[in-house]
Amino acid sequence: MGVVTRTTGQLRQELVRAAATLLERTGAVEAVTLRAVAREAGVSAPAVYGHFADLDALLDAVVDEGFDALRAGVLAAVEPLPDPAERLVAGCRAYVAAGTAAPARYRAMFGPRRGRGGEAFAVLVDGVSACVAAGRSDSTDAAADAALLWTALHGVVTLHADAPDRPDLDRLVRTLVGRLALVPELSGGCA
Amino acid sequence: MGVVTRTTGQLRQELVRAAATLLERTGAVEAVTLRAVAREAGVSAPAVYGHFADLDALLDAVVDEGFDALRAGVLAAVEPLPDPAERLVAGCRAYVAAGTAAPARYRAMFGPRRGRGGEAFAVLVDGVSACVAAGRSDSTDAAADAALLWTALHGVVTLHADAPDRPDLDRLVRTLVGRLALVPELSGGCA
DNA sequence: TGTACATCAGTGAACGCGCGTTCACTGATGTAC
DNA sequence: TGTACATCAGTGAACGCGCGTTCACTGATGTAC
Repeated sequence: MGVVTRTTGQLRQELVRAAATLLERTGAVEAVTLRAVAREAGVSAPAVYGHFADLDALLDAVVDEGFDALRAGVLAAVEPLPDPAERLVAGCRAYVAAGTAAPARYRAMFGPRRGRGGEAFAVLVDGVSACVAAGRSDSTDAAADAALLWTALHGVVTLHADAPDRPDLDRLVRTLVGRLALVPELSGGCA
Repeated sequence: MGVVTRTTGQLRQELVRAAATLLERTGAVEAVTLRAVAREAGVSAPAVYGHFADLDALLDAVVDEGFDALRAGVLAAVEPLPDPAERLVAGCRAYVAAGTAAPARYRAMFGPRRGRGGEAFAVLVDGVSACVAAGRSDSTDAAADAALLWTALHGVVTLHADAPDRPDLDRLVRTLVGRLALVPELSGGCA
């Protein structure tokens, strides 16, 4: 139509949201089409080209927004907590929560089409290091143990996100943090 | 042509192999098309219907073959070893090896389109239980700790399979087994 | 051994469809006088 | 205030393409006599 009033940049944002919706609905980034996104946004297909070079650029925007949401979620969860061990657990839980909230987007973020995964890892290393500095973790290699933990968290999201029998993820994450970041008080026993 | 001699069932097997090849080449099950599989197998598209009801059935066969390979790989790695802790580590390494050998197929096996994932888990529970029985693991809940371990192994495969900087997975797996299945001798220190 | 025939796996042409992308266009908005 | 005009975001028609699936066919293989 061209009859609907829209402030500048509004359609762009709406297209990203539509693409994210479709991504979750189809479950795979490869199944999202430009025409379907336009349809979902209530706009003609060529209208997309006013805001994105092509479908790939639009999907990149979706992925990038995913990283923003992940970062924001973790920071918000960690921010009010003073205790480093609590911060680490809360951050990991937020990571998993962000991932499972949009599993297909998460997969697109960390699948073959890589993104800004390094950010998340750096935050995690800091979290483990803080625990070590406070004498709450027995880790002697914060980076290595953070890598273990990240790997396990990734497993939690990708294995349990679409599972019907979603187990108690908070408990799961707590134990993983305890055993992989070597925080005895969380490990649930360690002889 | 129809001029090439082929023993019964040979094309079927060739189609599954072609589909698996294309699956790894494209990286996602959604990007594999029936026509492309037929092309890869050197056969016309309708020839597929002689062996599979549709593309979905063909892809199911690929996934099923993946589960067979996974099972066989783990059993072969475990079979010659008597020590339960060694068996557990070797089995987990074989699991990761099978996954990273065909990452896209692995993703298809454990993605939204679920398969026979329970098998793998059952084998893992047995492995942990055997360690507990032999006094090699401190686990008080073999099923729960096997779940932790499986989740982490899944993370290893899906996070590191396509990564360019593939770290030392054998070492990684060893540590994960030690810390998650609570096998002290493998944990690399646990205060 | 030679001939007629049934079987059946695979072919090639054709169909309708949704895709990404292009193009000239339209019509609402904001500015200049 | 009213009129003419430039701007520009979005439209609808059209393109060529690869897709899944159907259909009547072909030609090699194996059997019966």
